[in-house]
Amino acid sequence: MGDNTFLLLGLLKGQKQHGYQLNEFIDRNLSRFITMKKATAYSVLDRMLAKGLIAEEQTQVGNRPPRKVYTITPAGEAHFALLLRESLGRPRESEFYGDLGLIFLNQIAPEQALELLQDRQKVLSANCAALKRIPLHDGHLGQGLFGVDLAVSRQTALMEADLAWLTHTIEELRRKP
Amino acid sequence: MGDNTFLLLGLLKGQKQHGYQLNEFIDRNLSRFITMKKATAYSVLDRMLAKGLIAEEQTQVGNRPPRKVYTITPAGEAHFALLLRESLGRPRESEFYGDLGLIFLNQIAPEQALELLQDRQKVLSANCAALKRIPLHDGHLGQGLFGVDLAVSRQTALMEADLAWLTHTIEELRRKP
DNA sequence: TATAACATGTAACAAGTTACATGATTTC
DNA sequence: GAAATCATGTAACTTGTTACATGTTATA
Repeated sequence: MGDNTFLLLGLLKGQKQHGYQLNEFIDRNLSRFITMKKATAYSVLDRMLAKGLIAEEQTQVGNRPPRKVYTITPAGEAHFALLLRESLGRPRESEFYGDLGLIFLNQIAPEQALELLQDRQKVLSANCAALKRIPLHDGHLGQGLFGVDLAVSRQTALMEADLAWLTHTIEELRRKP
Repeated sequence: MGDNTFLLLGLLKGQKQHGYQLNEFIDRNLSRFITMKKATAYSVLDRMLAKGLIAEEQTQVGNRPPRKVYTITPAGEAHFALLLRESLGRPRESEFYGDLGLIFLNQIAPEQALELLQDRQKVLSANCAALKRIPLHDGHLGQGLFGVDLAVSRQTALMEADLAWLTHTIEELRRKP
């Protein structure tokens, strides 16, 4: 039970919702950050239901496809509280896999390596600029979107550091073979 | 075919090895960064073999358990080169899932949130210090370990930025409710 | 009347983990 | 003779993706 459970639990804690609604919300507000696919959300909801973290209530309007409206249960609340404490209380294990390319940098000709790192630098600085252009949610917290600003500010800080490191490293590599 | 394939391909590019040997090498030199389990390595090797990225050669010493020695094939070399260019040439998609806790920060009492973030700060700065204590491989590049220093320096930079951001954020949160 | 939006799902596949199983050899 | 090391694997499970299938209702 991982990130997706955490996310859905958090959204359902705000208010009961059906699957499509959750997917739409994520799509509209969080798709820049969250990569969960719609089919995944449905199956994660099934599993959460099986584990008693949420409860299901079928509703139908006219002849439309029925909706399954999910409510967080006390067990779900408890689990969410646990996940929240864990998530806030310590940093994530850092992702080294993204650095495999660096680990194998010596397997490629130095000039080509430099070129690639410069490509990376361009993309990274574009991404960084794009992040900074995201408007703040700040005021309207109806859906609990306030925290997104925090996450964006952290990501921005990390990207800037990455860019600075990369720029410095490229210079170093240019200096000595 | 993802990170583990990339890693094993890179190690096999250096020299042919059997599964146990690869696992030992990762355990001794890369376990701080790489989390792949031994059973995973074996099954990834099987898949790589099936895809023709590596070739297998059985050897046996006395009555010992037989070894399967793997060699990278031309197809494997090509695939490795591709992965390397992709990995170096652009930044990884950033990991927002680690920020889910922040996104839901408003779901917890402010004082408790602050306490948790301070715990996180402690762990993070300890991790950061630990990273800096890792000795450089620098000289002996027999196994292609040179790049590890690069990866460590990047991780250090990122962690420091994370710590700085966290420290700043805690201050901000303390100031205004 | 076409198509976008609504609403849910299944089947097949891919990747990884955990726990267990096997048996030889070296070292204490 | 016990324990560590050598060397490989399997079975069951978890999580997630892709591609496909189904049918309704509002809108242009």
